[in-house]
Amino acid sequence: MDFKMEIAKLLAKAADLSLEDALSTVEIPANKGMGDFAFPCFRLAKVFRKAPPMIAQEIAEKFDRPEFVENIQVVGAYVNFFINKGVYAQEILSKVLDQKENYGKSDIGSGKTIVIDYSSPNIAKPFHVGHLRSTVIGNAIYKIYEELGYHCVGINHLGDWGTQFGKLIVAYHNWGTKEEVESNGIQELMRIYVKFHDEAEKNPALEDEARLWFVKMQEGDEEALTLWKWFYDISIIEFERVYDMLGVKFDAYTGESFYNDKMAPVVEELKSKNILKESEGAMIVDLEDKNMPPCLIIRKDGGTLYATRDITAALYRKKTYDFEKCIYLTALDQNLHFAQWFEVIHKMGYDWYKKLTHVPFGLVSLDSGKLSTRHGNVILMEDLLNQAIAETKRIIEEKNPSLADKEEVSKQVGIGAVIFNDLYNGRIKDVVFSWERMLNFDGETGPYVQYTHARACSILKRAGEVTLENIHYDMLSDDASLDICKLLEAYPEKIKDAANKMEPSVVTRHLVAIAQAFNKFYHDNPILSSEEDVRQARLAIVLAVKTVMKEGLGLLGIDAPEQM
RNA sequence: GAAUCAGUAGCUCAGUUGGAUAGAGCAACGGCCUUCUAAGCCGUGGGUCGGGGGUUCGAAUCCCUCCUGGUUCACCA
Repeated sequence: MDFKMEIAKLLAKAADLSLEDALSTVEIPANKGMGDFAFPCFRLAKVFRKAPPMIAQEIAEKFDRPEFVENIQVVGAYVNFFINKGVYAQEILSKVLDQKENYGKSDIGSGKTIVIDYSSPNIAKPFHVGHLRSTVIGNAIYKIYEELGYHCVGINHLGDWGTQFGKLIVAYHNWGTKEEVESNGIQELMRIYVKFHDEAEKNPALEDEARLWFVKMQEGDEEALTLWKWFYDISIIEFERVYDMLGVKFDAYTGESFYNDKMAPVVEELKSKNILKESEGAMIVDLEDKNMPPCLIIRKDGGTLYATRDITAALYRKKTYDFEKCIYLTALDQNLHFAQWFEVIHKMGYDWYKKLTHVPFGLVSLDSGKLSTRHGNVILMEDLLNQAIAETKRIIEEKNPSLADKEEVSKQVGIGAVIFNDLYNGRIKDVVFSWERMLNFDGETGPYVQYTHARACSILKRAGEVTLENIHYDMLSDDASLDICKLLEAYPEKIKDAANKMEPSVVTRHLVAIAQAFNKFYHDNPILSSEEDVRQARLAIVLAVKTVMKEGLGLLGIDAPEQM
């Protein structure tokens, strides 16, 4: 039963309103003392030509009170409804316990495909904290859409093509050795890349040489491509180590190089559709009518650009996946870039340009300034994760030294903390990386939610078999129990909300709210030592909370250990 | 200069399809472990919701305007 809907129906009758109006006006009061649902009557004043409190009074009198509504109070212009707690608890909890891990799932997306482009680091550069956001937000959005029945395609659009590989080849020829690269991997590639930039300042001819090597790559030169493939493979091995730790997977690793041979026809299409024009030696799509700077398609030296590859990739993805939506998770500073090339797709006459969605997030920086691989101002992802794991281990040694699976749990909690931290605030917020915040496991954090889940597991383990028949839900009349039920009821809506907004923090915050309510409940109510019918009813709450929290953490890509 | 995002407690942020006294966490201070995991719970202090106008019965939320900060603005991605 949908309580809000039921109340809205009866209100519509009592106040002679349309169901939509009634439904949109019914609200959940901020304060428990004001009931479980409320109906403000201000808006009806004009229609009824009466003072709102009088209208409230009349509606309350005419309202045909169903059994589940225990009490109705009129406070000023509000009609406040108090729900029978037992009926409410039964309705919500039995639903959760019946559907188990399927609670919150939906089929609204069935038959529809969502393409999500996320993570997308540059080859031959270390994976650092700057790549975390796109990776974990993308992963969470993937899982959230999947929960709603969508078919998702996760694409890692690797930065694996471009002049920087020409630079790397030149650098390798001048200052690199096979042995060093093989033993130190990306670190060594990074070292010679930085060296290249230092040297190029003194000797600009190196830049030309690098561009030449990139042209060779484009033309299929064997030596160039062999080196490129080698750098690529080394990078992927390191990236996958990080992805493994984060528990992130992709359906395709089609990076920029994948589109190398697919761009020419697209450029031809732009030409034939008369939207490509020459300007200052380059080929552009003019966007003055959209109040935007032009979108560069071909450089004056004939090279392709970021936008060229993105347009080509979009066409390819549309053809390959026929997506309902194609989501790009990148930093906010790329806003203009996406706005521009989405518009190019529009100008090409494809109305599915509306299905392209840039989902931006705020800038990550360090307290020592902007992230810069070249200047060494970075925190490597692996270092961060290892620190978080080490800190978790330290805490376990302190608080629960007899824990069985210390290594595994340290990983789950440490990495969970890092992911959770990133998914807790709205995407758009800029973040200044802070070790202190990252390694604080108190309060609204991943470990807090995981800990709450572990507590619930612990009780269930001690309780033995939990029978789900003939539960006396009317035993759950305390505020804490009711709060939990309200949060559990709202959970499926939160997932939809998170999907609509493409904002995992909606789920993250809801899980914290559930954890807070549960911890209060746990503190206030003895469970195992209670009388049989109370015990059983409370165990039902524990089981419901445990189930939802585990599933919810899973949506965020976070493990839920049973002990910690 | 233009575009864009942001501005809510000391700090980090929720709340922004308009609704009742603006909420959390961190930090500070004070309580609670012979009882189901204290990574917890309870309490105290802390606010011109950037400023000013406006719309409205009612504005952190909508409109206008100004201020501050971030980012982007032609051959990097």
